[in-house]
Amino acid sequence: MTSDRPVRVRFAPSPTGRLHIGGARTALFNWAFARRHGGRFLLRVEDTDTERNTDESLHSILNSLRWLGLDWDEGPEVGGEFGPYFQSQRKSLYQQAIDRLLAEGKLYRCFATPEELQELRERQMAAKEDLRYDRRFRDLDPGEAERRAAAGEPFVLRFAVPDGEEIVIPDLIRGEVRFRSEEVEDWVAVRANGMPTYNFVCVVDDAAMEISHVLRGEEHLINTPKQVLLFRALGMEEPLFGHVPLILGADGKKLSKRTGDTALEDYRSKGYPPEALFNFLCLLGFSIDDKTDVFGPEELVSAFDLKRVNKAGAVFDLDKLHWLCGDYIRRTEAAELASRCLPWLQQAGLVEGEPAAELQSWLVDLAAAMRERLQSYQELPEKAAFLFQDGVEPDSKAAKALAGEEARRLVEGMRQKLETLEPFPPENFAAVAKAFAEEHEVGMGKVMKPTRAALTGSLGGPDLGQVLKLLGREQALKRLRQAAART
RNA sequence: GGCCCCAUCGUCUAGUCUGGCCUAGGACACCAGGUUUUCAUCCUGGCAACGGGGGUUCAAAUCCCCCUGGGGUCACCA
Repeated sequence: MTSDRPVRVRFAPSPTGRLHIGGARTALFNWAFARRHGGRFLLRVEDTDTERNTDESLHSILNSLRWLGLDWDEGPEVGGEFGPYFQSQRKSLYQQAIDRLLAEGKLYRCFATPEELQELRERQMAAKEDLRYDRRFRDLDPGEAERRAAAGEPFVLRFAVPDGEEIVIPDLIRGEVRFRSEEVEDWVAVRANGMPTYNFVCVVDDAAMEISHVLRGEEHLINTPKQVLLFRALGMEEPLFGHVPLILGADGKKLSKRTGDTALEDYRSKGYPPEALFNFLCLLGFSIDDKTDVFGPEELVSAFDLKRVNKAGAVFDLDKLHWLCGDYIRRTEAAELASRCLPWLQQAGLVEGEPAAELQSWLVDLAAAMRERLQSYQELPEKAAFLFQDGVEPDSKAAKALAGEEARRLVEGMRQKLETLEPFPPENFAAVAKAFAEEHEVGMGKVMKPTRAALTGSLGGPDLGQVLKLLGREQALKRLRQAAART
């Protein structure tokens, strides 16, 4: 079931919105397949819907793909021998195919108005019949059709689906899928405005671009018989197909805005690491083996196999994504993490402009201290805000820890102790704290809890030695003094 | 509703093609312990699945049939 043609696969987005999670995964699988087999991965822009295309969408989609780490061998911005890669620029190619098929009677004019078709659908619905075009213009005399067209009557071109054929699609993921041609309606191949539709251009281009494998979402399975019939009408070799399962929302239905963020960009702007998204998308419908779930592009490429792509839909599990994000962040070098988090710190107004060297190295320390507590870059400003302020207001738990004579006395004692120490903070704060506790004949908890509350305003956060370092001598002592003075 | 696809822990999955090694493995989440100055991390343990019914076979999660359930699609969108 493998083709002997060179591997050429494509991802064909339509620039009518941002890149959907499902599309991203489809692109990813195509990319992996091409890289695995030493083939070419191309991008083709399906911009036949002139009403809804926007330039902004196109750039958003390309940026999302790049952010994920996918590169393409042919397509927008890189060119290639099979271009142009925008369908809006390939009209003459389509026109040749249209003319030929029309002359051969494989395409015919249909003069039914949208209203008439709507009426047909309603009638079929009422009669509980199948909703399908009734071929009312299929047998119209060609000369008559020609005359009406010449007279300016609007028409679409429909594909004359042959009767009595069984279309067998040897799907690389699902096995053989069969359709009877009677089930396939005479679909619209060319709109009244002359622009051919998706099913038409897709086939003409896949043929012209010598696409060897079409890997796409399962929602396209139903289009496949139409396309196969067109390949045959054109006398072109069909590619092999592989329909990947859908990505589902928490409700078990096709992922939609109802159940969460559907655009890859949403995750980017929320500060999810791209490596984690890449990894997570792979896990939705693909597995390397029975125990590997953290892996990157190289491992994917060397292991990718359509036989290991699942047939059933996969629910997009945010919990697991978050865990993966945290895992990637924990394994990120502090300097790298600091620079990745910078845009979010700037956005939150905690850092103005490009940080100078001193601030930069402070940010690296910050990243190192917070690394184990983050699941996204976006969380840093919120979780580290207490380090950026002058003074700190204790939350309710911290206030409780600071209440009472003893707590205040210990905080003040700690302040005095730290004030005398050089350098600041001490090399080993833990040892200092321990000695302090023994000195005052109390447990570590009695010391650390109020000290932490005073310094951070909460009962959580990084190691106190790190907090001291990040706060600096003056600010740390100030917070201890204020807490001790609080009544 | 017609057509098409699918079916292992709550979720992602391994195992299914090439029946036996499966008293069904891993991961997330969850629960319980441990380490730690707190939180987090980390470590240990636990909970938890072959949708149902028929076959075939010495043997079925694995093969066949039916049922049930879920999903996709029925545009001059892609």
